[in-house]
Amino acid sequence: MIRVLIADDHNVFVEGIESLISGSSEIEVTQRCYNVSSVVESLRSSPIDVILLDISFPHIDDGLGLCEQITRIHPQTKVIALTMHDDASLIKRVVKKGAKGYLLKNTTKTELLQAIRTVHDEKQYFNESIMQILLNDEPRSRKSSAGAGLKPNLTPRESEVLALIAQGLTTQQMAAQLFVSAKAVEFHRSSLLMKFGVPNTALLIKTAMEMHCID
Amino acid sequence: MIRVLIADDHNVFVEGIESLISGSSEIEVTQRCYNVSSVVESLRSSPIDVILLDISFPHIDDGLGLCEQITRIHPQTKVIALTMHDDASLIKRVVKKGAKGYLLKNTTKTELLQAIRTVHDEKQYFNESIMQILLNDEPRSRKSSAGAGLKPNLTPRESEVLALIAQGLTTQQMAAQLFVSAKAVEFHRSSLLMKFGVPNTALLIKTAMEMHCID
DNA sequence: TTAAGTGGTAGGGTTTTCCCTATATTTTTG
DNA sequence: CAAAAATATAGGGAAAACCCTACCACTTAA
Repeated sequence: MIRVLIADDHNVFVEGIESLISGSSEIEVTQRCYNVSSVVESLRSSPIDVILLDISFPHIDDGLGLCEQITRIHPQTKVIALTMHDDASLIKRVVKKGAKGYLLKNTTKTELLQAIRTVHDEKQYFNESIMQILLNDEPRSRKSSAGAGLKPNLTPRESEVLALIAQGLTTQQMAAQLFVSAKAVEFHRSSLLMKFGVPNTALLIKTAMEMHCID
Repeated sequence: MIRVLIADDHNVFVEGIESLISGSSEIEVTQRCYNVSSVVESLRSSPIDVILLDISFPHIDDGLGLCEQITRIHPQTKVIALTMHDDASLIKRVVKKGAKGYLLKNTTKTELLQAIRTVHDEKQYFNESIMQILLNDEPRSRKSSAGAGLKPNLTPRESEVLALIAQGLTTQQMAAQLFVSAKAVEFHRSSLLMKFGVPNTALLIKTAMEMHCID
């Protein structure tokens, strides 16, 4: 029997996971923790094979710290990160802290059980969507924001101007570099702001970076 | 029966792979190619399910180009990259070109057969060592030349202003939100520009994102 | 206790961004 | 061919960003 601890401050989520697991004959939930300190206590009192750890518990850094602590003090206890964050850098950070698996909260029952079995078998578990995130190294879905997150089609000129803005150049400098007038550059910047749907250059840069149009 | 094509300019390696596969009852090597052009011809003449493609064939770019060509013209044919290069960026590039799997040349027979079955089943195949390479791949390599640095120490106010700038707020809006004057906000922005060593807000956002001070 | 250091708040003034409107050439598309 | 889009230019004006300087509150140290 694989003994599982669920650590999440969202009560309803803990219950949901537990009911999913309850159907399994080889896995049982023996502990539930709703705050960081109780996890440490639980591990002292009774042995646990696998921990399903909400990485934002309640904040990212708490979850990471807890993960590191667990894997250092109880190396035989395997940690699976369970979170809604689909960010490649976070996955890497979590694994560096000792997690053996990483699941998104929209995972399936099958995957969840498979992940528990896999890490209990001393192996790492990452499903295909996590794989994709690592390969693309960019955030995937912006939580069902309909259409509003797609990178706009940029003209060649707009792409050039965007790249130059990202290098910190002023309008004058860009104009000199592209051999066009400053007003032309301003027009292209305006087009970029409109296409990206942002009010100023600062957000333009941030949005473009998130969409990997620059960098 | 899964029909496999082996593309590699190292003769002895092709033979070795073929003899490994020959023991399988469900996989057979139907084609062998020792140069790029013969791969394209072979695909035209007879259908192939899986290609084991040496990515340095004979050079990296040839392999990548061929991979892209194959997956575009013959989307039903799955490409597994087979190489000795254990570089994360190469793995990502190969996958972007359409490869469904990536194997190092020191892989085992079991893994090789498993990989062929997996990609033939419309899934991607990456073993644990490839996984490790991707996970250890450091986020965002900075190519910044001079003393680019570590994230500066920010005062609480500066951190607040930085976060608000990253949200696209104007000076007025930030002032209202922080209950201070616009001039105060402007000063903090100036401090941020100085501490990050950048000339304007656009580069401030870019730099801060790269240093993970925001986002 | 005076002096130096740090963080927060501003004023004045210059440059840049941003928006609106217009015009014209070239390329793309229907 | 005609319509649409991309590119380039431009004036005027409001807003924002940016730079330099100065003052105040608080802490630390000579």
